[in-house]
Amino acid sequence: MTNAEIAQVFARISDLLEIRGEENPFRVRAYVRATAFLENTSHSVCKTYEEGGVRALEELPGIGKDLAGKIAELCETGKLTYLKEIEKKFPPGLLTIMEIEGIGPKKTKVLWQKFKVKSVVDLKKLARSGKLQKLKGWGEKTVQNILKGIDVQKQMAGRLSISEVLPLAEEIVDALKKTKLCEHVEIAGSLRRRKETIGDIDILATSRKPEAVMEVFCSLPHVARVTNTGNTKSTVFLKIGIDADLRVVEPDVFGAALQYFTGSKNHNVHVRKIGVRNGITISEYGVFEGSALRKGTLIAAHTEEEVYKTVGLSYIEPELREDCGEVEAAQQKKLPILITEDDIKGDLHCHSDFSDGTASMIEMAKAAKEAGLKYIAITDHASPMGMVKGIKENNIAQYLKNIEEARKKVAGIDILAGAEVDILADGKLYLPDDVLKKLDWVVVSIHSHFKQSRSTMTKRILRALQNPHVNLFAHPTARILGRRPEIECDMDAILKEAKKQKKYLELNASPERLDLSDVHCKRAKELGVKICINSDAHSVQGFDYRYGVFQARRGWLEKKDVVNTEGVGGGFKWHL
DNA sequence: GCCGTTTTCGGCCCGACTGTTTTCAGTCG
Repeated sequence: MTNAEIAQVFARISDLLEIRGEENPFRVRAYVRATAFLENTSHSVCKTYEEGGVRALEELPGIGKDLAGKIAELCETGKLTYLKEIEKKFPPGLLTIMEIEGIGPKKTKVLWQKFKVKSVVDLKKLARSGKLQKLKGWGEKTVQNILKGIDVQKQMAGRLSISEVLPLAEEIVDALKKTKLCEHVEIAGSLRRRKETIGDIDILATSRKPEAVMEVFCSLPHVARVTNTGNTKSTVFLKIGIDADLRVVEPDVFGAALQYFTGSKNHNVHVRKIGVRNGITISEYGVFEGSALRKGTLIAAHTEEEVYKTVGLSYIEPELREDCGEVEAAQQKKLPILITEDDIKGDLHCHSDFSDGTASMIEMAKAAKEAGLKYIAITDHASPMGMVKGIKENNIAQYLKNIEEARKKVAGIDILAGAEVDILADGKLYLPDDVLKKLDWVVVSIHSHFKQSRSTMTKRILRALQNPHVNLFAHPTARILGRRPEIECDMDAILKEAKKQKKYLELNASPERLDLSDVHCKRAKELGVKICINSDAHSVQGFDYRYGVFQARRGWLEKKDVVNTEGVGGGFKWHL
């Protein structure tokens, strides 16, 4: 079982316990914590169990004797008796109504026990019948909100990709800055942490005229409708399909507020706990000496650095704030120095019109040079699939000749002769070894047979990595965000083989892929596998690494962890 | 249910908002 699957089991248990009215809220929290841990861990806990038994599981954070036993059962049998026992007492669709905004466990319990509601459809009928608002504590407004929540759930099923949201959020920030009404305007929330998908935009500002700022914000051209507006907080629904929140705070507490609203929730919880242990209370209004109830003396609020310093932590980059070890690393002064866009010196995966690109090799090389790159590998497709054009056994000579010509015509940038070769269903490569031998740089990737079983897929990829001519495994999980799921494979085994065979894995910076993911990047780093951040450009505008670098930073990658931060022949060798 | 320079018991992050009340429960981030 994968970590994600086990996480789902624990999430179900925590929700059902809450609906049942579990008398000990901390038991529920224990499951929630374990779920969060599992979702953020790349190393398979079933592997941990295989290697070190229940003992090893108990070493994991938030996993004690009981949960270790449950994980062991799930790994062994794929099922959990405990969950089955609980589920017997509830209708199967009940948890879906808890996903509606404004409905938590308590309301779910009432709806189910008093009104026999078992699904969202039942709930909609009941809410319209007028019976609900007669209940004590459930007024007219509550029922209207439930109906609204059901509609929203329908139309807003998806989050948006960061590449759709960030430019828009930056426009909004610029518009607010232009008013000269604000001292600070910053993006906060998951967007500041650069998550790959975004549910809403959080913006934080300081101003002495909050009403005027709110007015500007609510009348921006991006706004579809204003959900609510006040002096400290306004929410608007944007035309793009998500909410944007603007919060205005006093200039003096900007740092504390930015730290608070950037999250993640788990990160903040962890930082506050350290505070509590030292008699310090941290909130969006600042860091106080003394308990929350008595409102002690303010000791920090201006900057995030100050806030972290009060609890003995060095500054933590927003991308790391997921409570995945960054707090401990900050305590030990062992935080990574994260890679930046400026560190990218070359691109080892891009296409020309020899296959499916839109520009010639010469045009691509010129564009890459203008983008500040020192070298590129032209890696046109070599694939048996529909694509008519591309590298074949019988045109490789022409391909190499074209590259040679580009080298002569474009000075000031090194051009490698590469190819992106399909990994066939059985793990063989589309081009034979004696053709691969002629290339400087061989990229392999999966473009077909995405639905193979986990073991078949893993063997297929391992076999490809074992080919001595291969340099890089590109967009390793083959996902397309929001459209195609990840392939199923044993990423740990793949990373270990890559390490053994001295191959690199790609972080494909194209916003629709962002592949590898943050957790896999982190795991690659742990295992000593170097990552290559490539644009996969198909046009002269395509040399963009922004979102790839964000993802790399979320995966704790430093300059030294990334291959193409070095010059040609610098940190790595190829077959020149 | 987890955890320990408060370690085997007794804690467990903190505050705002909403809708409903007249002092607060539920939900959310």
